[in-house]
Amino acid sequence: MGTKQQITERIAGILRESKLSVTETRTKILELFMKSNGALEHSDFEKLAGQSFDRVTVYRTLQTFLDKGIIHKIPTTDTSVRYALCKSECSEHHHHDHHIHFKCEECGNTICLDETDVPQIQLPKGYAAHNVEVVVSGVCKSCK
Amino acid sequence: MGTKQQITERIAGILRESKLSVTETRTKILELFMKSNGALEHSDFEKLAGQSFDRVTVYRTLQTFLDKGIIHKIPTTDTSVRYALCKSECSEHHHHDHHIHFKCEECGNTICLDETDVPQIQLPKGYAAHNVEVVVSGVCKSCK
DNA sequence: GTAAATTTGCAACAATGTTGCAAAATAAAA
DNA sequence: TTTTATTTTGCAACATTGTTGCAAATTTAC
Ligand SMILES: [Mn+2]
Ligand SMILES: [Mn+2]
Ligand SMILES: [Zn+2]
Ligand SMILES: [Zn+2]
Repeated sequence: MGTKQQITERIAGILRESKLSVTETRTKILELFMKSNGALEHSDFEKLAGQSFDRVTVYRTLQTFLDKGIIHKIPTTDTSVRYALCKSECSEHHHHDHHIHFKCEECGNTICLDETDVPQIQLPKGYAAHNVEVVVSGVCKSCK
Repeated sequence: MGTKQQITERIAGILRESKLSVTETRTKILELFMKSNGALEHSDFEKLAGQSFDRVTVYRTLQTFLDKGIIHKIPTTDTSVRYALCKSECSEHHHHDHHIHFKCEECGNTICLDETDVPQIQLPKGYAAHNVEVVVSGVCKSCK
């Protein structure tokens, strides 16, 4: 992990690489992602960071991070959207998160299983696949 | 398909099997599912059926259909939720929709690929899988 | 048919998401 | 460092989406 200072430096580096101004809100939000061991949804930021930043700013920050390939979305069957940090291979123009996601029914946590490859899907004739999203639900290691 | 009359009868049958009153709204909503060749989201009902039923009633009807195993949800990365008819094996207590979903980037349609099995996923040690959701996006047969 | 049970529609509200714009913060230039 | 240009933020105002209670209407059971 590193010291608080080192983390802040690393975050600033990520932002600069994406040609984004290094602001307090962006730094805090990235920090939350790094501290969290799972995906975060919009309401988590208000909870985790208290009322320290504006709702609108959070929306805009998440959208910016998505655009720049810093975070990715994880599909859900409720109306929420979950976000998680991308690996470094993602960029403004291409996401390369070829991993699956796991949602624990006990603790509610959603995590990226970076080591687990997305399976090949044999689609019916006539269909072209661009992207495959896999979300497995069940019981996680910690809750077992 | 059958005549309008036959469809209405079939729908009434589905409702009675689930011990639900046969009402106009429920019948219309099931009709929309049957006519549609893809998944529907909440706003579709208001569009497709005009202003013929109340928003609250639609929410409650969809929730009831979910509870009874008449429809299932399909995960998305936006805040919408899509719904599609279950096959007859689903019941109040168990959904058995072991198929994947396809979302076309051209026409926006989401369909159930009933013939395509959900792949086996090899999870890391310690994780127990209860359910696997697969959503493939790309270009569908019609849009190719 | 009537009575009982269920469903609906409305109002009122809560939660979530979007837009425009002036003030503040950050980055670039001098 | 100071000034200027650019970007970001916070707020207000609004739009959309989802929830709850309850009386009226509909459906089912008798
Ligand atoms: Mn991920
Ligand atoms: Mn389906
Ligand atoms: Zn867990
Ligand atoms: Zn298509």
